[in-house]
Amino acid sequence: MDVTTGREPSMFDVAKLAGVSHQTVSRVLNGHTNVKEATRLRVRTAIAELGYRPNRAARALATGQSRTLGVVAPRSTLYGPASLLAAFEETAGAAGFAVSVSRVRTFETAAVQLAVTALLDQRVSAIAAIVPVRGAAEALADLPSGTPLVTIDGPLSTAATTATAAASTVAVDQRQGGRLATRHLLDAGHSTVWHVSGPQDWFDAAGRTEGWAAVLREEGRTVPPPVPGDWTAASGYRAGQLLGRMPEVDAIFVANDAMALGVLHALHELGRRVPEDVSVVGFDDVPESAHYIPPLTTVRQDFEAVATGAVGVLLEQLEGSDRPADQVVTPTLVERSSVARR
Amino acid sequence: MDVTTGREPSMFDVAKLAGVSHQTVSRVLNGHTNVKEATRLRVRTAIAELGYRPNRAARALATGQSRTLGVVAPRSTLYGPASLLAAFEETAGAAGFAVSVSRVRTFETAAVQLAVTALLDQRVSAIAAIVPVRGAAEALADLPSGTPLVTIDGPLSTAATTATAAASTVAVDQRQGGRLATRHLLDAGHSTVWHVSGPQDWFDAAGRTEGWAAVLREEGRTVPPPVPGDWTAASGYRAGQLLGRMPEVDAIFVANDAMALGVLHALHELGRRVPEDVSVVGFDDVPESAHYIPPLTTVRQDFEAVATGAVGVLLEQLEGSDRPADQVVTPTLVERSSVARR
DNA sequence: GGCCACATTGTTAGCGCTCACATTTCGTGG
DNA sequence: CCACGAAATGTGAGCGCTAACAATGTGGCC
Repeated sequence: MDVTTGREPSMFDVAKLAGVSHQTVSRVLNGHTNVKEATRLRVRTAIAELGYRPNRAARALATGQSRTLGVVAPRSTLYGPASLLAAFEETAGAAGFAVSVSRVRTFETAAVQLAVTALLDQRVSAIAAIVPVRGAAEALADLPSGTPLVTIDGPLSTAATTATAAASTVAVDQRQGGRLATRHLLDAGHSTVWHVSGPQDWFDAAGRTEGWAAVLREEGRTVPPPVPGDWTAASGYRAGQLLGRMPEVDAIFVANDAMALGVLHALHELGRRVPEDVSVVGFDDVPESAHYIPPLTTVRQDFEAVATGAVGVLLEQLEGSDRPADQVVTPTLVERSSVARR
Repeated sequence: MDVTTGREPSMFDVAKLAGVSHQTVSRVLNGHTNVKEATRLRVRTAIAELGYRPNRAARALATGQSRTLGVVAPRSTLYGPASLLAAFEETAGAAGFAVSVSRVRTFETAAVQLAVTALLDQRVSAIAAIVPVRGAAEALADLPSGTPLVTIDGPLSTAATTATAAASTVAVDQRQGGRLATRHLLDAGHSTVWHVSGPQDWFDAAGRTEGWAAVLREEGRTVPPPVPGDWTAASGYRAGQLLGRMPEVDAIFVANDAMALGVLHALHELGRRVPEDVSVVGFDDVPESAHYIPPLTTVRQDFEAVATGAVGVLLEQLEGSDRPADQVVTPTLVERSSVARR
C-alpha cells in the first residue's frame, strides 16, 4: 500500500501498472470469465500493490445499482426491533451489501415517509422497514417507487385480499405465539387466562392478543378484558397492581418480557407469589428473563430467521421476481418456573 | 410526480422543464447565492413536478464526498452498544448524513478491520467505531487512511502519552461511574464493597473496576478480589451464588444491570434479602432496572450526549480540524431501593 | 449615452466506473 | 500453412453530478 498518494488510485492506475486496459481490471474485479489466468494474477498483484479499492459511487453511477440495502428502524431500543435490526444488518452485510439505516423517532406516517425518502435519495437497491405499527406500515406499501420493499414484522396479508400486494412481509406468527402461551397456561390447569397487552396498533401486540382470545374462545373459557400496556416495565407494573388485587386472577399472559417483569414486581409487592398463587407467561425471551424472580416462562422468536428471510425476499426481488413473497416464522415456548400446575 | 417514467428524471430534465441550464438547477439544489428568486422558484416547481431527487452517487463521484458516516457496531444487543448505536444513527441522520452500518460478530482485529474496510470501500466520509474492547480499538487507530475516525466508548488517552493520537475518542467516564457506585455504598455505612466485574478487556469494565478499587483504597478499605462476569445475567447469577454464600458480603457493586439481575436472583434463592442483608448497585440504568426486585440503584450513562459528541467530533474533523478531540461524559447515580443504610 | 462592476446564467470537462462493441490473439482442422 | 472461430483484450461513450471558467445581462455613474 502506498503512503503518499495525492489521490486514491483508480482503475486506470491499476491498469497501467499491470500493463492492461482498465476494462480488463474491471473484468477481474467483477469475476468475469475470459481473462487469462496470468493476466488476472498480474492485475491482482497491481491491485494489492496500489492498495486500490473500487469506488462504489462510480460503480453505482454506472450501473444504476448501489448494492446498498436501506433499513428503516425505530429509534427505540425495544428488544424485538433492536434484535431484528442487528440480525438484518449482519445478514445483509454477509451477503455483500452495504446497509444504510434511517431511524424514526415515531411511527407517524410523515416521519416514516421521511426516513424512506432519505433512503430513496441514496438510491438504495431495496428497503426493509421495521415498522411494526398499523398505519405506518400501510403508508409504506403504496410508495410510488420501483424499489423493492419488505416489511419486517408487518401486516400479514392473512385475508388473501392482497389489495396492497406491493410489498412483501416477513414476520413472526404472533397469533401463534399468543396461542402457545395461552394454551400452556390452560394446560397447567388454569380456568382462564388474563392478559396484559401491548399497544394494539402494533401488529405484534394485536396478534398476541388475538391468539390469546382465540384459544380462550375455542376452549369455551371466559375472555377477561385485556389490560393495556405500552411495552414498558412501568406499564406492566401498573397492570400488575391492578390484576394482583383481584383474587380470582391466577394466570396472566403478558405481551412482552419487560412488562412481565413489571407484573412480577407488582405481584411481589402485593404478596402474591409466582407461580404458587399466580402463573405468568411473557413474550420475547429476552436474555434476562431466565433470571427474573422467578425465571420467566416465555415465548421465543427467531429473529435470525426473520432477518434471513427478509434479506432473501429482497434479493429475490432484485433478481427480478415480481410477486411479493410473504414469510412467516413460528415462535416457540420456553418453559421456566413462572407457571405451576393447578 | 410522474407515473410512467422510463428512467428517473435527471438534473437535465429539470433544467429543460424550467428553461434553464443544469448548472442553475445544481445551484438551487445546493443553496448557492446568486440565483434570481424567480428562477429559483421555477426550478423548485420543476423539481416538484418531476419528482426529481438528486443522485447521491453522482454527487459523491463528482465531489469525492459521500456525506455518509460509517459505524462499526457489535452484533450483540447489549444495552450500552445498542443505545449508543441508535443515538448515533439518529444524530447523524438529523445532521443530514446517511449512515452505513457494519456489524462485527467478534472484536478480533481481523473482524473489525474487515468491517472498517467494508466502510472504506463505500468511501464513507468518516467512521465511528463502537468497539469498546482493548485490542480492537487500538488496531483501528493506525489504519492507513485519511478518513476521520472516532472511537465511541474507547480508550481515553488518560496518560497524555498521545502516542496513538490518530483517532479521537468520545466516552463515558467509567471510572467516575465506578467511584460513584462505590462511594454511595460506603456512604451507606458498608465497611467495604465487593465487585462483580465485566470482561476486563472492555474499557467500560476496566474503568468501572478501577474506579471501585480506587475509592476503596482511598478510604483505606480492604479491596476484595473482584468476581469476573461476562455482562450476562447468567454470569451475574453465578457470581451471586458465590458471594451470597459468604456471610461477610453485604455490599456488591455489579458492573452492569443485567449481571445485577442475576445477582439479585441468586441472592433471592439463597434467602439473603436485598437491601436488608446485602446492598446492590448496578450500572447502565436499563429501563427495566426500576422494576427489578428490589428496584435497583444504578449508574446512568447519557448515551445521547456521547452520540452527539461523536457526531460533533466527526463533523469538526471533516471541516478540516486535524487535532483529535477527546470528549468525556459524566455518569450519574440513580438511587432506588437496593441499598440500605447500615 | 457609454462603460464598468457585479449579479446571473451557461458551457465544458471531468469524477471512476460499466456497457456495448471493436479489435487482437490464439489454437485448430483442412 | 492458412483460414476461421473462440478466447482474450482494448476502445469509446455515458451514468448524473459539480467545479471552474466563460458569457451574458443589469444598473449606476460620470
